[in-house]
Amino acid sequence: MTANGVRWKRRPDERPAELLEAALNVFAERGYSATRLEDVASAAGVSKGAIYHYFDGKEDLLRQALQRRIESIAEDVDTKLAERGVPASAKLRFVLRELWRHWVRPEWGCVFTLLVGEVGTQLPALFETWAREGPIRGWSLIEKLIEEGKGTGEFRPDVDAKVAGRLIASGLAWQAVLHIHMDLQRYDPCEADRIFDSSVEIFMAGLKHHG
Amino acid sequence: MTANGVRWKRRPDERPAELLEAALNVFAERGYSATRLEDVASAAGVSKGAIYHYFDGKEDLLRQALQRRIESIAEDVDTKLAERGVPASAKLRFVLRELWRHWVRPEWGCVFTLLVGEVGTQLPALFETWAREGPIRGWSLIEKLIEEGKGTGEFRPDVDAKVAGRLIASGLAWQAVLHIHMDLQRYDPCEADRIFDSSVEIFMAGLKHHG
Amino acid sequence: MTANGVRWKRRPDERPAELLEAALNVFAERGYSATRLEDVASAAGVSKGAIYHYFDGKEDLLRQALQRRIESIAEDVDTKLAERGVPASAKLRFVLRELWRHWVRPEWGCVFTLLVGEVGTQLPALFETWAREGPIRGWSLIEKLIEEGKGTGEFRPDVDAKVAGRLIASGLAWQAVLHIHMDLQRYDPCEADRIFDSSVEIFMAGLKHHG
Amino acid sequence: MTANGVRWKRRPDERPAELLEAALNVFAERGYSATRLEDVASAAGVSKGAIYHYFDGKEDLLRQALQRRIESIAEDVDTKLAERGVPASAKLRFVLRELWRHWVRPEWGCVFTLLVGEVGTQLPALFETWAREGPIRGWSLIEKLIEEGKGTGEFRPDVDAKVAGRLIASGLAWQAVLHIHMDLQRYDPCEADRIFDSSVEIFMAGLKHHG
DNA sequence: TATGAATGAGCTTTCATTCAT
DNA sequence: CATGAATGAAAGCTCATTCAT
Repeated sequence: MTANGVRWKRRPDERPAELLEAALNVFAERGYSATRLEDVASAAGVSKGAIYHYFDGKEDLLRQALQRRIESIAEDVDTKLAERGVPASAKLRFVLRELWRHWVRPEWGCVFTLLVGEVGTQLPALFETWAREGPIRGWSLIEKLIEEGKGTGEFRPDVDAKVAGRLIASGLAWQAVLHIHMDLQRYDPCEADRIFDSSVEIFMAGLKHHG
Repeated sequence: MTANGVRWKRRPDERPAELLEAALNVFAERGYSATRLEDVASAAGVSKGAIYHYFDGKEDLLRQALQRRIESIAEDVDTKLAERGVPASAKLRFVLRELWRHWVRPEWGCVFTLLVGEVGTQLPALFETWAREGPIRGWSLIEKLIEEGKGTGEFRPDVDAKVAGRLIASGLAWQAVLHIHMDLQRYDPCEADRIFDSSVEIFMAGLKHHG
Repeated sequence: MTANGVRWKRRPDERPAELLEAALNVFAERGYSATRLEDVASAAGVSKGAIYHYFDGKEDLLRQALQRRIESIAEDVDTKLAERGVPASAKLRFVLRELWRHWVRPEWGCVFTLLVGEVGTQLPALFETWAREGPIRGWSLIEKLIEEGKGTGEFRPDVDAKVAGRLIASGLAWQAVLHIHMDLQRYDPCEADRIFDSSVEIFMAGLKHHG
Repeated sequence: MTANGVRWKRRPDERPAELLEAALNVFAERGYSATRLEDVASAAGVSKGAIYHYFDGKEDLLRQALQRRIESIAEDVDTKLAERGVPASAKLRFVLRELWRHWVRPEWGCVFTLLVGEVGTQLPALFETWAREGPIRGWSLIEKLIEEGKGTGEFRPDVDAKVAGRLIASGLAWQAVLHIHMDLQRYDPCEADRIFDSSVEIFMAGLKHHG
């Protein structure tokens, strides 16, 4: 509100991103079906009708909101793995830490429940996109690092790299969802760092040669 | 309209269970909000109104349907653990196998997505019940077995039993959900048995002494 | 419940009257539309379906229940007016007292609200029956007594007998409804007898010659 | 569909009052329960959903509609009684005429039947509001005027002012309801003015000294 | 007869979407 | 562009009525 009474208005080109942001928050908090578009609108500080200037409707809003979030994590991880001369186990720890960092963040955790819940049953195409970009890709990445470690002798040769990747990724992700985002820590407290460290410790021990 | 011209039958004893069964199937398939009571009714072979003879409404239907499923697994597991003279590691394997057997069954898998999805955001009380009876209880059970194994020298003494329990339970459960129920095996096939066996193998190796 | 375990059952020919009684009570208490037939049934100690053995449906139940009540008051009053040699004013007092006695009884008061409320708008034929048997007839009766009193010189000749009859009947009836049945005495207490006595006193004074 | 092809207009300021008006008419004509919101909507020239922009639901619609009507009469009457030097009997006649004028108007008569009918049994809080603002207040006003008249010697000192107020108010109101609004004049015609004039004449005579 | 399970039309209410302003 | 009034399809729920038992 400036002196001459003209309200400051956001640039129209910032609106879509703001709406997407607001939408994801509200969808995650209340669930997709249970969310009214009006809630999204007021969370974004615009009116209901404005949503229709930028998106085709509720479903499109969800689709784009999720898409945006899905992309952000993928690119973040694999740019950092080109380096040579680093032991596979170190790279593995690094990747797992990177994923964990994402998973414990509020704005990501909430996406899980949407995807596994309503998106899975109601927007299968979107779910598939996520599945390919997310879990499948992540599992495969970890699998390769373990294979690399088997090649260098860091890990025992008989370990099932494919399943191993899934085990640790699933184990960490699911703990992040339940313990942190769905707040099971209320009933059985445990430090987030301890969860990560101990999980990785046990996992790495399981990959190694034992006497 | 049956052959003898009778349009419907009175089956007051079977109806509730049939409705609960049908409800869970439809809820799981379509999601809670997206399911119309009429769909549940016709899946159970009755009319919409009949639901209201037995249940207070849509929410009550979901509540009872889930409750029924939640109870079934808990009792199944812990009755079988009283035996003495069995190594902790054997008991642990047994428990994990038992849980896995439940988790891969279609009628159980679907419950996960409902609970983590819409129940978590819209029926917090029901979610809490499940959380206590399910994950919290299961984690604690596994934790105790690992502690037992630490006592007998089967597992190394420095292992974090609490997190270990969560890791393997979460790792298996989440794989069951994604790989089997949400059908990620389409994109990256893998035998269910292999998932279980390799996961447990790596996990158990991680608990043991290594040279 | 007799010694041999056989429950005592009411005679089937008593059922209709019991149902009618129960129906009127529940209708009066809750209103016609707001009453479920099941409430009537359980108030009468029978099942919902039994109503349909004796009546054609909800409307028929109301119709018959009201009809029965309407008849009872009419016959009660005019049998007592054949007597000769009694002053018109005495007869008038007697009639008013008789009407008042009916109007303050709970089982009659409730009928007013039904008739003026839902019956008036939804069952016009029934309303008309009541109007003819009740108010119109009562007004006319009082009018005649006043005319009789004018003839004998008890009342002044210029009094409008027709309106006078309506005034006192309406005044008493409406007070019975509001003050007693709709319980306005909560907010402004006043003895029922005082209402009747003072009302009639003022009214009779208004009929008489004044200096 | 207007001539210029516009299907509807935005009239946020007029709508609420129009809806309230329409609602009261339809409610009065058909009864509260028997009225479908769709009827109200179409009577007001809008669609069903529009009602929910302005009101919380059916009950709220009734509540506000009645409230509005209740308020209008109260303020109308007592502003006109401040004048000095006017005989109490003149003031009394004036008040009664004012009330009568309201009661015979169609838009007021209908309110009676709603209030005494469904509101009384189903919305007790609203009924209480009306009872206090309407009858209780009106009775008390008349009572005071009669007491004033007793003080000035216009009325006899032994008259029961409290009951007198109720008698004339009830007598007139009930006649308005039955004779005019519920159309008993069909069966027994009588001019509305004659009802008022004669009623008041008899009543006033009853208040006065008689020789 | 009597019961109450089962039906289904009908109502209130919600809300994504449209569109006058 | 932006607003929010208005729409109307769709869903949950009620309950008079029917009818298998």
